[in-house]
Amino acid sequence: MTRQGICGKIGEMADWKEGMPPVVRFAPSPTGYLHVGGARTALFNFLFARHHGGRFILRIEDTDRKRYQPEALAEIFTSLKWLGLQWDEGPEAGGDAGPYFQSQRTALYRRHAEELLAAGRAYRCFCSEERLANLRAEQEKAKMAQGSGYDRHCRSLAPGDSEKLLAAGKSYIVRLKVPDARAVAFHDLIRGDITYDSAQLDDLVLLKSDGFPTYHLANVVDDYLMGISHVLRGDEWIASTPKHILIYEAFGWAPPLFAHMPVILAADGGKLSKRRGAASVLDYQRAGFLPEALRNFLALLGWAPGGDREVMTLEEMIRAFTLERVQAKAAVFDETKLEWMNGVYLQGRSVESLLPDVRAAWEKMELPAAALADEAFLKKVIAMFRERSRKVSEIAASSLYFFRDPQGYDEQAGRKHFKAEALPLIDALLERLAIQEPFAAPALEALYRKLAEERTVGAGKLIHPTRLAVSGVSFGPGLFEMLEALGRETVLRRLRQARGHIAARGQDGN
RNA sequence: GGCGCUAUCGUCUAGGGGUUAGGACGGGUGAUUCUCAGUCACUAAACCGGGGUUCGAAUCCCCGUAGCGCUGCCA
Repeated sequence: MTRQGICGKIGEMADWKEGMPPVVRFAPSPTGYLHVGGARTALFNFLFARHHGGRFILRIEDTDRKRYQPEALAEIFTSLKWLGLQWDEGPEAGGDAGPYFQSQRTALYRRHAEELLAAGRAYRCFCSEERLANLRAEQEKAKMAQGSGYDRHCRSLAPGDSEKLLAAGKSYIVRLKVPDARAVAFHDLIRGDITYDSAQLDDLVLLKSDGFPTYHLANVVDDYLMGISHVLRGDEWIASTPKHILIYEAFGWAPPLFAHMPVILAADGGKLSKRRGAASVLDYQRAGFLPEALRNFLALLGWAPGGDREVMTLEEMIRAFTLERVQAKAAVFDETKLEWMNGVYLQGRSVESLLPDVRAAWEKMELPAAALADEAFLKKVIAMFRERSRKVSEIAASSLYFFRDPQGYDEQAGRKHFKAEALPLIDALLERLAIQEPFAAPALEALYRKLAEERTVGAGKLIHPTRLAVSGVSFGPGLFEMLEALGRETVLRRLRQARGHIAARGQDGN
């Protein structure tokens, strides 16, 4: 099946030679938020470029005017920067190969389409959308074994007829003349050689009737003009690659090297989406994840450095990254493991670095106005909760009782620790805590231990009710550091309140 | 339907003609502690199926099956 005419020698297609600094690009379409799959593709491009000392270009593929969303652009930039994936060339960064928005390069694509037209490698197609829709419907009905797609109706149009229609101002598109049954092969750096029969490919559209190029044309022209050496993209593009090879061939250009990244799946094995597993990078930020954790986790989806290393710095990832170690298999996004990894990074973060994010989370929680005024206090609280949290948002959510009295008591814990027998103990605590000096963790612990001994009860009989009284829940930081941070006044107030709660419950016969 | 890609514990993966098939998350058990988290120790858990090649296959080849992708004037 491989005969003459095959495009280049497999594996030796590109001008790029081993050792040259590669040029790669991430080319998102601004049609919505940046999802984690796209972010992972960007990450791999970034790691690859950095590992080999090459350049990482960001290019915006905004050729679909119907689906264009202006807000998407800012979201893409913000997401990439948040993850620490700064591009060397592209919007905001500049560069010699710009502009980096395809919508600003339309003249370029048109010129190249004209070139193909003049060379007889492409033709104008005047078929209406209705005709094409009918054609598709018929093919669907007939369940054609093969050869589905455009029927090449306009390919055989006499030059004179074509000129006439053009002169008459009839709207048209430009299609590539795909050669008849011929092997079109390329080498995928991750999957090996892949061969398609050109008979499977229809005469794809290069230029749309609105004058904008299709992805296929724009992507090939730009990759060539921007000197892209390696195209690292999602594996949904595998089936389009032979089309791109044919376009390169029509131009007489050497195609770049290709590597198709495996997709990221939701936990149920389906496609990742808003509904199934957030999907948007910024949603993960909002959910309390750290960028370095998400980045590290994403890197391990489809790539493994070998050995047992998992938690790695960006620099370590750059050093270890190679395409040979990228997996061809789709990977499921396991949010539980992400949480674990986030927890690991959270422990490594300084309280100072966490403060802005946690404060922002607290600010959304309707606390008393003055509650967040004391920065030193905020840091103390963060320090107490950091080690028992996995997400930034968890720190904020579980520490609310440091800013306002508990709004009730955990029911199950109440049954266990707020028994009538606790009353005399609380009374004793109230008495001693009122005069305890200093009101500091070690001294407080001594006080509790001593009282427990005097009353011949386990320290837990004192500790658990106190914890529930001051926090409303049965878990949290060490009790004594908590009491110290809360301060005498607050502790006494909450203990009294809990005492009243227990007494009242007792009267109800509970 | 056609074409293509993929297939190791539940999940992410290492390995790759001869291994007790390794690690991580999650699960289970125990220890520690005022709770939770953590930490430590232990533990259950996998080579999709069938043929072939071979002294030997999870590993190489073929077929099947399943999942996914493409089959647009979307990207």
